Amino acid sequence: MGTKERRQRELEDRERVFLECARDLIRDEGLLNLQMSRIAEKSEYAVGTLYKHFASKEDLLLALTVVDAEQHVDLFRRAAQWQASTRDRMFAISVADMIFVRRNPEHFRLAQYVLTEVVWRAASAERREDFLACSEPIGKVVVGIVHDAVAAGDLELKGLSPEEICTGLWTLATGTHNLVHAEGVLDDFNVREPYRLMCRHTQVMLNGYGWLPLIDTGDSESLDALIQRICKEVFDDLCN
Amino acid sequence: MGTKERRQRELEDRERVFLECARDLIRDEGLLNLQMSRIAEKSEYAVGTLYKHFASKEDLLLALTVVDAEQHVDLFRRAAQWQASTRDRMFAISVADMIFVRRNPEHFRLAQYVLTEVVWRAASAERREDFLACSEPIGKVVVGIVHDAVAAGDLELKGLSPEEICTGLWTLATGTHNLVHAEGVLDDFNVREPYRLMCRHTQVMLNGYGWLPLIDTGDSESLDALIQRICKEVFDDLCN
DNA sequence: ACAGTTCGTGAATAAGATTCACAAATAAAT
DNA sequence: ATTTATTTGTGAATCTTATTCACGAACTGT
Repeated sequence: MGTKERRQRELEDRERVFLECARDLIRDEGLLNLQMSRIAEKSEYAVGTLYKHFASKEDLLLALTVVDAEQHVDLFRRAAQWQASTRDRMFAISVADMIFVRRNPEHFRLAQYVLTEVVWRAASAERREDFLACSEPIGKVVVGIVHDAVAAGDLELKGLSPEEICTGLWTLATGTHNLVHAEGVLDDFNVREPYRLMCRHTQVMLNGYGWLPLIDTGDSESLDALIQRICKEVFDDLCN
Repeated sequence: MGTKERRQRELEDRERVFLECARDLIRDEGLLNLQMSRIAEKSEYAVGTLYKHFASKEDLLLALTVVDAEQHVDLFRRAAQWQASTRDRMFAISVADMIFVRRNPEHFRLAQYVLTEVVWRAASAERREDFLACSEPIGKVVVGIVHDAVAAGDLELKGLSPEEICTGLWTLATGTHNLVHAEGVLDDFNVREPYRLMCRHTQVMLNGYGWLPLIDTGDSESLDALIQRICKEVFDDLCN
């Protein structure tokens, strides 16, 4: 009797509907104006039903973030599995991030809010674990590349752990996402293409680590060529 | 007739009282549980009076951030004015950040929340300008060091603007603050002293830029010695 | 002492998130 | 097929807080 399974499936479908409606509302009216009652209205369910799925508004927002994170992990996996030098594979992670942002321009705005203490604490413990669990592979994948690099002799750890090396690149990315969403800040600084700049900084950092083969960080044509190549070879279906 | 001036002063004093009470409440009960009525109660004024000073709760939080930011700028200025090589001065900025965090452990948790679209938009336009105005010198000071470095022949821009170079170091700092406040993330990564790690990454990045004199990023004793020296020579009154 | 003005107050209002008693739908038992 | 039990969905009512604003108190200048 598959009736239980069907119920389960219907439940998941409905959850997806709720999340999509929420996403649409955020896109159209802003995170600031998101109301639980409007989500219920738009999805044609009662408010109570919405609360059967999400412990609180914040819980729903975190759930939304989890959906994105799954896609994010997927892009990182592809970058890591690319057949190329360890340095290029690590760089491909930055490109993956850039592509992810292009496809989910609102993600980090949401994530920034959701990872705030206030919101994070207001989500359910279960959902928080979901998030951590689905983000974990991101770290794993990137640390894996560092290990490969050490094994291949492309990189010396110099007293740092692979995780610590990753942290440097990670903060570069996180920081960029932050600044991009901080009103007016980057404009004042005349930064036109923040993610391209992030890529350049990633290369600077990789050089700083002594990650072989070293490149000329001033050669922006090669940089663009490499980005293009990664788009073609790794993310062909995702680049226009 | 200094009566107008006295009023003005009393007003400012009261504002300071409100902000201090708010800070205490946040420290003791968490940002999540901060209530305007509690701030009024604690400061022994009426809620209405509180609203004479702050357009909204978010506005008050931003005001709190502004107070911190003033201190932050001050530390950066001291780092920039230090009589040392351009590279060491730039590195001293990271140390300034580290010291700032030690003295204001809650600042970036608050800032992270406040700079969120939702909260930022809910603060008054005036306060937002205050914030931008008082943060501006931070950028100025750091860009100044880059200019000095170029003038001194310690650094080649290689097609980047001084602002863009600063952005790299800035994202490193911002990203670090973020990760520090993201629950559980750094623990899983086994990062014990995130700000010391940030310093190491700053040095890696400076090497990556080719900022002279290059150093051996693996030599953590020299790193600690330099940090100590900066504490002594620049921030003597602030380091225990 | 008096009229005019500014300031502080906190009860009243408003906006929304969240709950929960009940109704409808479904499943199980006879 | 009918009855009983269980699960699910509902939305009006509740609760929590931020925010307002009509009023009286305090102050200013005459």
